[in-house]
Amino acid sequence: MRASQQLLASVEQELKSQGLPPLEWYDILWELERGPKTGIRPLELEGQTLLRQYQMSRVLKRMEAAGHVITTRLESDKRGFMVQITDKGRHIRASMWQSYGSFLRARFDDGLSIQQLTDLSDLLQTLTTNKTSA
Amino acid sequence: MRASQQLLASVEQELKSQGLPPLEWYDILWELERGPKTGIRPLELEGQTLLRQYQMSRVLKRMEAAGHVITTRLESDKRGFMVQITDKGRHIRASMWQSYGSFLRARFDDGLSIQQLTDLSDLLQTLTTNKTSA
DNA sequence: CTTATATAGATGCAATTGCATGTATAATCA
DNA sequence: TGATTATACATGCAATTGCATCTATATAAG
Repeated sequence: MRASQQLLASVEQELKSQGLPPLEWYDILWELERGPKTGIRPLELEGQTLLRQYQMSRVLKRMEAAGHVITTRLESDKRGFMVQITDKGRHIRASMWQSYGSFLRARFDDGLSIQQLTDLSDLLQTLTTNKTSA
Repeated sequence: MRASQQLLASVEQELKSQGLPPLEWYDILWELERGPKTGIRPLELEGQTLLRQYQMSRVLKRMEAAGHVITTRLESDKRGFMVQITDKGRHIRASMWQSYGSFLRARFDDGLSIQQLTDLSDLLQTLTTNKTSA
């Protein structure tokens, strides 16, 4: 808990100091960038990012206002819409990765060996997949 | 990051469902309980819990209002004060540990062996102590 | 076809947060 | 000693959050 708290805080601070959006935007942009070009629905993004429904609703509105994504009403289901990343969004994600990625490399590559990284990843994987209840 | 996010969310939800305070209170109560009986100053608590100065200021006010801690103005330094845990605070911490602790045991003991727990702890330790900058 | 229920997403409101700054006391310095 | 700077903690304000609920559309049931 301490470790992640520290890491998270450091990354957020780094991003903020560069005038970049918060980390949660990164995950969304990333999912959109690697997902289908037709876009992704908010509901699906929620599952991928661990955000609650109302959190996603609001962050998407902010991201759209910032021009990082565009939304398109669905004909097939008029309750929902598709979210697509814009060129600006792609650009911002790349900028974020400069900070985010180099931070991660500095912390992880310098501190841990490949084997250790694999071990760590496996251990954490075990913790999350082993979800007892909801 | 995912792992800690999931774990944190689960614990918080568990505590909330029991009508217990948020997890950050736990850390503070714990530091107070195992610290000197004369109490601890807010400044020191900040370092121990990774909370910012204004966060600590406010959470302590809430905890005092809830009767979990009491504060005593210092004669030696009239800018500050000592924070001490109350019996009620001790009781609440114990209650929180019932939820928190059994949750941790369920997740960690059931999922990982002693050796794995040690490895995980060491790996995370390496990450945090290896702090490049602030 | 009409009504009941489920689902996708939005939002009002109160509480919490971050940021910047304020207040009071302590320490340093000329 | 009087002025300057640093430290400990508090707080106004705007932004963000969680919770509960709302709206609109879709699906199921009668």
